[in-house]
Amino acid sequence: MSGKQTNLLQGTLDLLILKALALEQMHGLGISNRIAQITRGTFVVKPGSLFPALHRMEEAGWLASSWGESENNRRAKYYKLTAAGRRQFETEWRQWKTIALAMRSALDAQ
Amino acid sequence: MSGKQTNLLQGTLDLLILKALALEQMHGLGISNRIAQITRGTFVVKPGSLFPALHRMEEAGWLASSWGESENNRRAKYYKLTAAGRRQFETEWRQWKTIALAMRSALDAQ
DNA sequence: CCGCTCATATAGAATTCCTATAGAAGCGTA
DNA sequence: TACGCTTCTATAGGAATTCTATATGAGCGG
Repeated sequence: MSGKQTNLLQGTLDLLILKALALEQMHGLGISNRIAQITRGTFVVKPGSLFPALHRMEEAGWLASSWGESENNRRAKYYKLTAAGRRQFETEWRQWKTIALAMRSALDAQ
Repeated sequence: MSGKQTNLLQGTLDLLILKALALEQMHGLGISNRIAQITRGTFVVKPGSLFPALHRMEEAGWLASSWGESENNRRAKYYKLTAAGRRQFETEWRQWKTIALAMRSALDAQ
């Protein structure tokens, strides 16, 4: 085992998905793998969390999907960011920075 | 208005309460004010979020309460950390560091 | 006595995530 | 062809936490 895994904080999954898709368009399981990679194994998103989130985000207009073929010759649904999705990514990133700063300030207090 | 406020991320409220009480024992609204102070106004915890959390945490054995009198001559319930509460604080603090590190790693990825 | 503030409390809803399960389709191999 | 394994998507049901809104009581000031 490489590192410790934790559960997601509610609200961070969207940001991680948006980040993954900002790097490259991908299918669902690809996103999951990418999140594990960029968080160095800290977050492991299982299908039961991932797919509802993808559907929700597509519904919100942040993602667009199309069926294609995976690198393993499987039927796979590819997602990419819409313009609104890129804006959402920037917004959530900014919010995360605000939160992280506030938590740091709080936890350093004495 | 000083800074931007955000909603809490689910899971951060406990840690903020534990931190506030690690600094000093306080009554409910005092905790709320202290959280606003140490997060520089970023998090403003309203009674409907605070009191259920306090009850839940006391139920979990992390807090102990006793009725007293506030600095404004009001009947107030004072909370302090139990030994288990101090352990929980350390645990959640460590978890937060792990999460913040993973998020930073993810958001810096390219 | 009336309104304001302080302090606690709860109901009900909304959101998000987790566990568990399912199914279809390709791949390797015997 | 039959079988198991992996890949990929999907959903149901539940658990946990936070938000909005409302309520109550008691002290304080005019």
